[in-house]
Amino acid sequence: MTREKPSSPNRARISSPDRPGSASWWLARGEPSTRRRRNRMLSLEAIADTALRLLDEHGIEAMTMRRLAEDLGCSQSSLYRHVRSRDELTIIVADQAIRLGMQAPPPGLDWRSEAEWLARGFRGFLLGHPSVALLLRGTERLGPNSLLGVESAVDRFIGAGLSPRHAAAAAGALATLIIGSVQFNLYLDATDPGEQQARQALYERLDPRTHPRMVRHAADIAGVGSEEEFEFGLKMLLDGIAVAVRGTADQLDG
Amino acid sequence: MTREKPSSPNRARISSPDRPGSASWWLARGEPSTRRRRNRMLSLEAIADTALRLLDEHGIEAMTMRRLAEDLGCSQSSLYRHVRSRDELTIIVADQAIRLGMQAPPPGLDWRSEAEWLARGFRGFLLGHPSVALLLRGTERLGPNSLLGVESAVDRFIGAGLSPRHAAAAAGALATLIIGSVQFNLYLDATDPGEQQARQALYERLDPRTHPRMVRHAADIAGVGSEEEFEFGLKMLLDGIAVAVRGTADQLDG
DNA sequence: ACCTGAACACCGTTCAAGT
DNA sequence: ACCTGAACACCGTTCAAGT
Repeated sequence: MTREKPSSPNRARISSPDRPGSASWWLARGEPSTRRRRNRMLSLEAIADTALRLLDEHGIEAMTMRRLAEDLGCSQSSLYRHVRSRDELTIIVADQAIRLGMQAPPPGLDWRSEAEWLARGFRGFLLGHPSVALLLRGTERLGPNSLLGVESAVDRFIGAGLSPRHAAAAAGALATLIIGSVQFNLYLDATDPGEQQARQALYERLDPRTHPRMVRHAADIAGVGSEEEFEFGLKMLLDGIAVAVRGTADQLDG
Repeated sequence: MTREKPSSPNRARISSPDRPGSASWWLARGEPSTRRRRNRMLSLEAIADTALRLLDEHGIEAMTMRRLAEDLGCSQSSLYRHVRSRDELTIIVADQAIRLGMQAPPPGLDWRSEAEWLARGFRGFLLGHPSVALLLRGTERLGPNSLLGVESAVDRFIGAGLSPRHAAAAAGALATLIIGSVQFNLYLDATDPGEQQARQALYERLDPRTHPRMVRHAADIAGVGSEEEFEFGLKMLLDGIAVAVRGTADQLDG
């Protein structure tokens, strides 16, 4: 039995000191000298790059240790000299992907326009790389590339007038909305007209006594795709942050 | 090769008419007569119940067709008389779980208090059942129990003054925040003091030239746990919706 | 010292062969 | 007609045995 012990219920909540993705794990990874091996050619970077390519070209199902070894021309066991497990690799690949998805916004934008620009940009990247979106599970939040994003978001929100704690919370909530919005709509893109029609039919066939709104507004509600849902959520969230920003300003003025 | 074809890139975006979780799939499932078989004792309900129990007691890794068959006292192949694939079963179990996680709010609350009550209640349920949280991938959004939740949320938001489209978008954004907040923090609960300390150390060791905010506010930012992040995000989102509600009211007044 | 073939203990899914 | 044992084609991970 080398897989995860099925006898530990709710293990997701149990924190072991060096669980991949934890702060101590990222801390330990910090020193490249301890993990870089003077190898012939196989490197963690090469593994991560190949994994990302496999992921993009053939979907998340193709990112297996076997295919990875095959594409890299090494044995499966060799991979374990660079990563402790597939889970670890997943986190490293996710962090890499975040670097690719984050583009610097044009200069001169106010905090709100910049947040919108970054949010739409990252969402667009994930839509173009759906398998990457499936990889993001929160374990990459403390990775170097995520932290670059947090730094910039926190800086902007503090600049707008929020406290450091609120700025961090706002950055987290925004990231949750962006990534969640893509993930929870991956298999349900209502921009497909056939799917949208089927969705409307599904709503219309509901019991009008238990679902009066869905039945009456079936066409309206079926017409709300992931794009509209995301844009509305983004507007609501940023409107709320704007309220908080003004509240801070009022407090300072008062 | 009976698994998913690795040769179809980005297949998550390709919609086939009867992909599990799609509107047409849920539509087809609507008629119980076509799927209920006069079986000796094995039923879809029994399978889903057992799956949910396995999930809760032994984690998501334990929800395999083999263990399911073992616990139900049948062969693996028998399971395929009730579900077409493990994917299908996952969606059905997710829909079941949503029913369990949704509790009716106390009567007499205004739209905002009710939204907060429901959001905190569902988040609390997911925190108590982390493996269930991992199951939610959006494919269950069109299931009967999700639709009950959408009906009630849309009804309240329309009652507050939003258009049906906006109400549907608001419900979706809210669900995204709740589920995403739990999922993206499952492995990173900052309420563990050791983890929080390690997080602060991680921030303090960043390069102050590239991460001035993270270094300066390390303690503050490390102190923001998933609870605070969720509560702030919820407040921002509902503040934003409140702005939209007032905007609608102003329009009607003007 | 470094690498890996082969094995171990699992998967989801199918179907020929049973009753 | 209904059910299933056994097989197929995969997994991630380990380690004794090679060089």
